[in-house]
Amino acid sequence: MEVQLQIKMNEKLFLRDPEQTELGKKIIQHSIQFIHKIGFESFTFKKLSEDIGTTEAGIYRYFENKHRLLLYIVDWYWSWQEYRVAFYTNNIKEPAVKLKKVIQLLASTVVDDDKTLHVNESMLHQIIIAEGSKAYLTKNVGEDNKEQLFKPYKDLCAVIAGIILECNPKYKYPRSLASTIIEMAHFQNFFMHNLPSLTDFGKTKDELKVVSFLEDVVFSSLRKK
Amino acid sequence: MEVQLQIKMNEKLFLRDPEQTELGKKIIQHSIQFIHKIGFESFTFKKLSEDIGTTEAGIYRYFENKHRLLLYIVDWYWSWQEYRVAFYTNNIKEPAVKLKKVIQLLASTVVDDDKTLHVNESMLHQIIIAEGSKAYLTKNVGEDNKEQLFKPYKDLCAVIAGIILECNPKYKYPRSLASTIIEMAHFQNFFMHNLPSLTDFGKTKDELKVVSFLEDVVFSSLRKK
DNA sequence: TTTAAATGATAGTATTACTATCTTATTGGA
DNA sequence: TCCAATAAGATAGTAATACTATCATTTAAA
Repeated sequence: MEVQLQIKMNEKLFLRDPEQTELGKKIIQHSIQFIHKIGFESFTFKKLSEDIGTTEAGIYRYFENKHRLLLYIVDWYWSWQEYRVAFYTNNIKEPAVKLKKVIQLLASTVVDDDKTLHVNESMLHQIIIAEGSKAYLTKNVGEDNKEQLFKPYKDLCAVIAGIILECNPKYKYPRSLASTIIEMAHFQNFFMHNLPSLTDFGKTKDELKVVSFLEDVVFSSLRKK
Repeated sequence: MEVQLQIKMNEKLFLRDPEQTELGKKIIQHSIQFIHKIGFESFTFKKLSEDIGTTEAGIYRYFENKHRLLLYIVDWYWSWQEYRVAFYTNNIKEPAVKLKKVIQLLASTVVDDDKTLHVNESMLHQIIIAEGSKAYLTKNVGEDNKEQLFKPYKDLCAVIAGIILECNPKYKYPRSLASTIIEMAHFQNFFMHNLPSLTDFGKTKDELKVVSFLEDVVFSSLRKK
């Protein structure tokens, strides 16, 4: 069986839908590689166009500016993670087991599953760790939020908050705990690799320890008192 | 009694010490106001120089580029927070009470205490919430870290990890929990104001609830099992 | 087969992120 | 007090960035 995953993106993210054309797909593919390589600050449409073999104007026909392109990539990532959460927690009865699965999905390195051929999921995961927060840490959050540009993140957060409440219906902070899991799954990974003394995993650099830490925090909080 | 707080900054942060001159102090003061107003992305040395009434070249004599200036401001903030932690937890015997104080210091809005006249601490607090992570979320983290540019953050994290261990010497993740407290004290505040559905405090926008959430997470984790 | 849509090629502009140089204040020490 | 640093001001210049505009050419749908 050959399944192809298609994620429907918010149309406000782009000027021309990159999924619909070869050039569009190339833009996404090469952006991910290029941002991963040089970082979002150094990344420009000029450099990207040279990398792809098109022109700057060509890229501008798809995306207003590089921040919108980042938002596109980030949104794609969170939609994809929500899909993964739905897929891998499906049919699990025990909410605590579901929640463990969620933590594992968010905090461990992704193995590229080839369901979406033009996206390298593992590289994408690393980009989101390092650049993801820049999507919302801007003076434009309010406006962007009105255009629903953070919906995939918020949806994922809501799904996780739901599982948290299944574990303990009386827990008072399901959404904040959910966003804490999401953010820390990424930040602890970033710290572990780049500022190791901010974590307890600097020696081994073992992602499974981030998972253990998060499980410990989460299930201590959810234990009925 | 009049006390003036002076923080010794890493000399690699600047080309000329801004604490030593009027212009230098103006640069810091106006940077904080200006970044707060227009955001770090739109902030340029040109605009800053016009705001101050000096020239672009004048700013470049103090700071290599705007990222170094951000690092200067961020480092100052974390050093100042470490000082506050030391000051306000001094003489507290009970480690749990100390830790509560720490959470409160990090997660509540700062009241400008006028100990440092050229820094508006409340505005600074808000800048660090929105822009602080950008100090390390760069391709240059490794290099910057070698130059000790994240020392104040790491020192504060170590202090908090120490208090965590006082609360429960067997706790396995003191550093990760400390960096989680620090990051979430800021992120939950940012989310509450800008992406409220990622938190449980969107309705009231009450910072004390962030404090309660963090206390709940932290003390659940530290309870001996 | 025609025609609209997408792409390529090229040019141009305002702003950013610097570096360089020269002159004028200021200040602190012999 | 005067000399010599040192800091600041004024101005100029450059390469890169972040776009917008135009026109020709290719491609694909009706």
